[in-house]
Amino acid sequence: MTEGWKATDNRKISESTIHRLSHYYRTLSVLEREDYETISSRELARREKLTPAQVRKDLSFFGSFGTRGLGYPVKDLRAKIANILGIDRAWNVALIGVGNIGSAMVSYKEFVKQGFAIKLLFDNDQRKIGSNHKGIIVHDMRDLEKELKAKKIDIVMIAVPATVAQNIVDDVVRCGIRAILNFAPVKLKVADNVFYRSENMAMELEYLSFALVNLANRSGGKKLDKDSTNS
Amino acid sequence: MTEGWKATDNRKISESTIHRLSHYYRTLSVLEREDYETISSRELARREKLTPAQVRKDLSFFGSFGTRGLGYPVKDLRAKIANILGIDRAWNVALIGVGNIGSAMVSYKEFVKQGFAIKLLFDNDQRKIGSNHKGIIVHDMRDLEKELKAKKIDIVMIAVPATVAQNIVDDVVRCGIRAILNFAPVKLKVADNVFYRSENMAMELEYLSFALVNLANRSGGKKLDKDSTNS
DNA sequence: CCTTTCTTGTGAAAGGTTTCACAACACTGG
DNA sequence: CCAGTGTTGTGAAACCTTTCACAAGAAAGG
Repeated sequence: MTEGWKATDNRKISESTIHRLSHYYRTLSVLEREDYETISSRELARREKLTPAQVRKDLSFFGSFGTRGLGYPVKDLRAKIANILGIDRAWNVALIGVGNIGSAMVSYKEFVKQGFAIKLLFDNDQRKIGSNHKGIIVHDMRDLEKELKAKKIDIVMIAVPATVAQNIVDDVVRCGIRAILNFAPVKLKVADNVFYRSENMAMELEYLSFALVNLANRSGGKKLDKDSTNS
Repeated sequence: MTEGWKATDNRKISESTIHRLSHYYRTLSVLEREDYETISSRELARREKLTPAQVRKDLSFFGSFGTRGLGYPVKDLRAKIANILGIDRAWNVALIGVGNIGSAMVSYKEFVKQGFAIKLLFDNDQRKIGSNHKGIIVHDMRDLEKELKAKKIDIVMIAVPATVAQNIVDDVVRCGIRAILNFAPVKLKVADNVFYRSENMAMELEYLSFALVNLANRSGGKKLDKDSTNS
C-alpha cells in the first residue's frame, strides 16, 4: 500500500499533500503559541516557501476552513489538521531492534510530542532482553505476537540489520500489524494492505553527493524559487 | 537549492530518479555478489516494484548503458551509477550534535559502506567536548570553521535540538559548506546555493497515522500495483 | 544470411501535480 | 448600503512524471 486516498469529493490526495500538512501543522503550532488569531494562505506559504495556491489547494481537499477576506483561524485549522493526520489521538508504537538507531528512537522526544508513544521494545540479543530503556523492558522476539496484541500496538518501527529486516517485517505483518516504519537500509516487500514507509539516511547523503558532483561539474544549474510572494 | 539538474541533452532529472538510482545501485551490488553478468530492465523493475520503462527512462538520462536483446552489464552499470551518484569517491562528513541521534549516526555502518566517513564531531556541551566516540574526538562548536576547513569537510549532518538548528545551519553555511543533512524536526532556511535535505522521522509516522485513520474510516481505498510485470 | 527472439532507447500519450486567474464572498469605513 | 480591499476556493492551464508502444539493434540457430 503505497499511496492513493480520495478526498470527500473523490479528488486524489498525494503523498506530498500529506507531508505539507505535517509542516503546516508545525507552523500553526508555533503561530498558536504566538497568539495569532488568523493566518492567510499567503503568509503560511511564505513561511513554508510554497505558493499560496498550493496551501489553499492542499487544504481544499479536506474542506473549506478559511474565511474569504480574512484567512484561516489558526487554532481551528491546527486542530483540523491534527484530526486529518490522526495525531489528535494516542498511537501505540513498538520498536524492534534496540541497537544504535533503536536506542536513539526510544529517547526521541518528538515522537511523544506528536502522540506516538513507544510502548514495547524487542530484540533477539539475550544480553539486551529484560534490560530497561527509558522505563521500557526489552522483550524477546519470541513473544512478539503475544505482546503486540496485549499492548494493542498500531505501528511498528523496525531498526534491525538489513539482512534480517525482511524476515522480521514478515513476522510483524503476520501478527496483524498494518503500519510499519523501516530504518533498515533495504527496500522491504509487504502485502499491499500494509502501510509501509522507509527512512534511509544513506540515500539522503547520496542525493547530496549527487548534487555536489553536479554542482562541481557545471558550477551553475541552481534553481531559484520562482514564487516567493513576499508580503 | 532544492532540485533541478539537467541530463546531457537538457532533459530534467527529478529527485525521484536520483532516489531510484540509489535503489538500483543497492540491487546491482547484490546481483554482482551473486555473479550475474547482465540484467534486463524487466528483471530490475520486478525487484524494485517498478515498470521496465521507468528503469530504462531513468538510466537514459545519463547515457545508454545496455545492449539491445541482452540487457545491462551488472558490473559496469553499478560502477556507472556509483559515478553518477558521486559515491565512487570518499566524502568527508562532520556531525554536529552528539546526542541520541548523533551518537547513533556515528555508529551507523551504512554511511561508511557508501563512502561517507564521519571525520568530525561537534557539540557545545562541555561534558561532551573532548570525549571520544568511535575514535573521533568531540570538538567545541567554537572551533567549527577552523576544523571544517582543516578536515576538508564536504557534508555536514545536523542532529541538534530543533530550537537551535537554524542558528547552527547558518553558522555552517557561513563556513562555506554547500551540503547539509538535517535531523532536527524543523524546516531550515538556507541560501539557494546550498543543498539541503531533511530527515524527519515524526513526519513519516504522521503519514502512517493518516493512512491508518483513512483505512479505518473507509476500510477500502487501497491501491494495487498496476504494473507487476512478473517474469 | 535469414528468421526468430529478445531487449533497449525513446518519442508520444496518459496521468498527476502545481500554478494561474478569477468569481464569490467577507469585512471596513464612509 | 455601497465602494473598496482582501482573501478564499476552484476550474482551467501549465508543467512534470510515468507509461505505452514500437523502431532499431543484438544474438542465436539453422
